[in-house]
Amino acid sequence: MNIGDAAARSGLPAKTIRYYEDIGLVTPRRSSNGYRAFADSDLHKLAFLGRARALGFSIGDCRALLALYEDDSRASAEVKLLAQEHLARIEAKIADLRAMQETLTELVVCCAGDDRPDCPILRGLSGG
Amino acid sequence: MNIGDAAARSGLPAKTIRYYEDIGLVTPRRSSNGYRAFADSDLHKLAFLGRARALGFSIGDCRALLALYEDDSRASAEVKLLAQEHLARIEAKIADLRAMQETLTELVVCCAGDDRPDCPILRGLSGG
DNA sequence: CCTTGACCTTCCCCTTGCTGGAACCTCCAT
DNA sequence: ATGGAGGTTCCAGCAAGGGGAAGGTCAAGG
Repeated sequence: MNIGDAAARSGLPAKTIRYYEDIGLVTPRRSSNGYRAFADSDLHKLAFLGRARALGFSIGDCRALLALYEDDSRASAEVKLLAQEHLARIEAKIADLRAMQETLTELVVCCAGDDRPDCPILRGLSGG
Repeated sequence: MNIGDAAARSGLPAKTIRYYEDIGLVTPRRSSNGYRAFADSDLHKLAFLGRARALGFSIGDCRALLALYEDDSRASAEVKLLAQEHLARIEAKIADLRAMQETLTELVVCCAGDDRPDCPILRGLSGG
């Protein structure tokens, strides 16, 4: 299967798939014409990567998860630890964003939003 | 005032301040020895930028906000629109992260996390 | 007067995770 | 044979700076 079909079936852009090969996440065979030839196992990996990335795992995490996935003698504790650390990062990020949201909402509701120059948002940003 | 003091007073790293000058957000004068000489107005801008960045505004937004801040005849509606758009982006991001958090939490609570290889997290990622 | 150390300057490369484009090759249908 | 839709490589660039080298400057201490 060529890269276009692999892209369509995995849901990943062809560029992304080439990038993943570049950094060693997948290693499709090559046909005699130099085209990448994706086997089912490659497609499976790509789909795995797509789901892991969609859950926000970094490429480094994905590499580790893929290695664990392919290691039949892994301990699930290792996977769980990775996932828990990632979950903690997600929660921290949510907290940050919620703080921003709160502050920004306060400023926005105080702003008349008309054609006059007076603006509580700018006052807030300028340290008022 | 030299860049070190400007950094200490604005709370921004010196590197960041140089970068902001590079992209035209601040334009401190230069002393005869070539050192940047920050006036109070520069410091004020830096602090403004620090607060805007802390609220998650992009550099592009910051540039626009700074221009509005310095325009005495601005309409507050313009500022409010910018802020509301940013708020919407923040809320969308929170929603994304919460979706990830939910899925990931489900997987994590199902995983024994012991030394056995069976792992619902990996099963989930592999499309099970 | 000289040196030391802290500070400043510019410069360029590195990061994350791709994305776009140029130049070129290959395959299939007409 | 030719046109267009694939494929290939490599190069550049995005946000928003961070790290560190090579060198200039300044104030204090011996």
